Amino acid sequence: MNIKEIAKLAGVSKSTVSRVLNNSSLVAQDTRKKVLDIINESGYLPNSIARSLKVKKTKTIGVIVPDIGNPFYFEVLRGIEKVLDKKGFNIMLCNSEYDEEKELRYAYLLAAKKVDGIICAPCSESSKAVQNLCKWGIPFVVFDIPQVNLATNLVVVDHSECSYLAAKHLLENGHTNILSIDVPNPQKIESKFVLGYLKALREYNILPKPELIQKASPDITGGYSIIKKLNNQKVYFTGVITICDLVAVGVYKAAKKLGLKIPDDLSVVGNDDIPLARYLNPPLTTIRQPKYPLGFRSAKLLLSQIESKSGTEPYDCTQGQPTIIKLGVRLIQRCSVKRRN
Amino acid sequence: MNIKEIAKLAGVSKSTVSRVLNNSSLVAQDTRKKVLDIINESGYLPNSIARSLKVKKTKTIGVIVPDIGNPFYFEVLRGIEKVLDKKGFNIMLCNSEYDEEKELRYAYLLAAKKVDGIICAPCSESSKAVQNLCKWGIPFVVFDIPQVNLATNLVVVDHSECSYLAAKHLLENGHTNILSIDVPNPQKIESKFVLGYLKALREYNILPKPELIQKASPDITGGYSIIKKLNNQKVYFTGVITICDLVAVGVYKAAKKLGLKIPDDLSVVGNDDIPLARYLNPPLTTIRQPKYPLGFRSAKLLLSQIESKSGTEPYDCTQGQPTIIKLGVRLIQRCSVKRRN
DNA sequence: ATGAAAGCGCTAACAC
DNA sequence: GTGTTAGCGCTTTCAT
Repeated sequence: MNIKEIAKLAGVSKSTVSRVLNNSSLVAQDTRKKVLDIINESGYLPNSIARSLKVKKTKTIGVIVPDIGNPFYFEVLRGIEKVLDKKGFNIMLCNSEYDEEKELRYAYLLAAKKVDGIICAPCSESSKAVQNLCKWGIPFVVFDIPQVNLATNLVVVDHSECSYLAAKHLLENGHTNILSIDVPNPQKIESKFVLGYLKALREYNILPKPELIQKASPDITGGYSIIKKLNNQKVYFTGVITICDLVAVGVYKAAKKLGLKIPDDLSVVGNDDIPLARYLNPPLTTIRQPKYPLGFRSAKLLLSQIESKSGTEPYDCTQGQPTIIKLGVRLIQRCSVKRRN
Repeated sequence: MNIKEIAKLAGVSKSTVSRVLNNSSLVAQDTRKKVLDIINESGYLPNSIARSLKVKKTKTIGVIVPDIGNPFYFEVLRGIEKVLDKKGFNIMLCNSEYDEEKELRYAYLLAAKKVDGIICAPCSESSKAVQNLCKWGIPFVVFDIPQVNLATNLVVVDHSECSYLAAKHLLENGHTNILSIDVPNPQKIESKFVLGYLKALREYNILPKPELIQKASPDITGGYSIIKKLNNQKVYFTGVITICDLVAVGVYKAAKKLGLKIPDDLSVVGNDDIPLARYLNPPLTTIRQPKYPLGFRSAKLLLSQIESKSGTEPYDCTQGQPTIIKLGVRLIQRCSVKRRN
């Protein structure tokens, strides 16, 4: 069943049917009714594919995240969904699993499917995928991970501020041997996260120890295994800051296994404030990320970009100043940090 | 940049370019190379929209769930993604928010976008959305919520078994006043969840009390407010079983607020076994749902359905026996249930 | 092994 | 107000 058959049944032309489908005012009341009746009783479904081919708009947005299993991205996704749904956009969700190859493949797929735009949290600071999005001229915004050597529309928090706040809180509570657990990153440069950590140490005149600057995969397993490893190596620390709450959960798990009590034997501050953080045992002290706003603002930004795009031209991401939205974070004190003397 | 321009640059016809794009063997080695070179240096992106219009396949699957914020659906989604990604399908994710209207609207949107199939966890047992999918002849499988009066391909667990197992565990531990928290459902009939609960009570010769059969929205807030309400009404119970772990978290929250200790003052058993259940305080005793398999099997089932579909015909869901896959559940004992004397 | 041409279902000038 | 027509970018017979 297509527009042509409907036209025949209604005794009008394709254009007329198309007009009523698109709520054009250029159609008489009774013709409209006649056509609408036919459409309803025939169970006709417009073919958006054909429409998209013609109008060069798909009303769908691609979203690429490293791990939908992480509540952090969940919350972001909710923010994205909120604004997109209201505007009639669908989301094509892609899970890169922190795999650059997969990320790139998805970017390609989405581009080929002619999504109207892409929201991406890249796995790395110089993502091949976002470089290509730029090249292909498709509107996009990146969130969470700023790209080096590439000025893009961006919505982020300052990761160094997170670790700074977290480390400072521990320092204020008398901890001097603080473990920092970051994600592995392929870049040579120091990550923002350890930069903030270092800054806090400096303010307290504490020399950083290399063995306390660690990296782990950003999930429960990552946190678990790093603590186990360090315990085997007899590395000493009384506090730990983690790149995300999931890693903190892994730390909890390891602590339990090792017979370490939190916060008595080990203080930990997370990063994210996932919904379940407050229900952990003990409730997790953490840095609250504006997760929902991250998604919400990203989507808004993308939409404005799409709307301002001149007709059918590819989007030129190198022209004009990119918009950078930086969102604030704050410390949420719960029960996983204990004062030391 | 399109196939026509590539053809011109390479000095061949559109058909030839199309052939190399589709890895047809009917093209000479050197022509292929020549075309490939042009494609690479021009940064040409095939237009899947146009292709889809022609071949009537989009290589995308729609997924409709009531709440992506619930880790249960997350895990299911991971299972779905696993099999779909391997086959080169994209996922269009839709969040119905337990709203029948929205569910229906999404079904329509997905159908119009000509997704190759749909996986849906309907909000209700007689979803207008799935009835329409049937009518529209698009391949789909429903999971988690069986439809009354409509034989569909299905992958589920037996909800009555969940509540039965949960209630029985409480009964075995000496509890006789057990609260059941189900989701609200518009149907007149008793839900599966309370059926299993009732069955367990019957085996222990305990008469059900209407005030202990409650419904709440399937999230933290739902669990929280129902406990608060019942507390105000001085309803007495020592154990509670919940339709999902998130509700159990809400129960935890209310208990804390009310000064009730779990499990000393109140025993609770959840349902789902979300990843964080074991990290709650106290670790939650719950019924483990095969979440990942639920998604995995649903996707597999859908794919086989799509593959068996005869050419371009719409899918007739009324012909032949629908496949029903029933997955097992089991009790995971942790620390939220205490023996009573 | 390659090209010409028809057509997928729709929209949007343009004519009337 | 309505119809005619020419594509959108691709695949796929059917010739050659």
